Amino acid sequence: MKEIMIEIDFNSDEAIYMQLRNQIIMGIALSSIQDGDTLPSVRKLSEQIGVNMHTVNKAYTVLKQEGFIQLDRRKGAVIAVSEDKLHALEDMKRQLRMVLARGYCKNITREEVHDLVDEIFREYETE
Amino acid sequence: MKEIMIEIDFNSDEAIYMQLRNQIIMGIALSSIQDGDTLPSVRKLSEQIGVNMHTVNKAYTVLKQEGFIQLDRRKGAVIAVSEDKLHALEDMKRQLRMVLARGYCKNITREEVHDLVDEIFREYETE
DNA sequence: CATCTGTTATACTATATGTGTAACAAACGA
DNA sequence: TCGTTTGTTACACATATAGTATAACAGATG
Repeated sequence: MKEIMIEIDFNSDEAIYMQLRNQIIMGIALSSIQDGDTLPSVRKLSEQIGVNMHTVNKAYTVLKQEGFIQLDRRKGAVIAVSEDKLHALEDMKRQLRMVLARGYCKNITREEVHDLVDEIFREYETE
Repeated sequence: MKEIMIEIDFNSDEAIYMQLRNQIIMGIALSSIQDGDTLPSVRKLSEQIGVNMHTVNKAYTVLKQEGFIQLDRRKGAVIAVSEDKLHALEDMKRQLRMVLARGYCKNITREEVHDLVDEIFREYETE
């Protein structure tokens, strides 16, 4: 049972179940959680971070719907990243289009974006 | 008075004022709206797209806060992109970190991200 | 002076978010 | 077999956000 580091900011404007979803995805990317690992049960995790059971359940449901985990009554929540790469690429392009538009208005160059991408990929790859 | 193309999806899970904000930013990036241009008044635009005045006002207020427009009682809403590039870079990195994490889990490579970035930049530059 | 601007205020509805409690069937462990 | 844990579902309730509706105000415009 790996201890999962979750930090909830209760003053954030971002919904708690969304913070949960994002931090778990970030955990997978940073390899602190790996394929086949199990997440804590909804009741355990809810107790650990001090929120309601339903809030954690909502995060898990979203993660399942987005293809990052599988829910099993026997084993609990298991990391299982589905490889629908085409869909993932479309998703990313849609999100990138908005992020880059904001930056382009502020005169951020193509090269600067590439540098940022490289920096972030190094965070995920060096482990 | 330039006609601004705004398409609101009332079935979207994204808030109307956020769709408005995003499409206006996209309009600036695609050069269909330029620095110094004026946006329609909150009442005009609200009537044009069939939403309440306050909803448009909220979008304009966010755009002002984020440094894309200035609000003037005389001239209305004027496109005026502030050049706080450092802040914009930090913002972009924070957003990219999440977008790329999702992609990295789905085995999207660094090179594929670079290609997407180039594609999108071409959309903004070729005009 | 009539009109348009952003701005502010109040009131109302609907939806989203989060909590609390409870129950269920399937599976597990002893 | 029996108690426990699992995800899952169902209500009920509180709060915050989003959106609408109507109204009024001061500053600027023509």
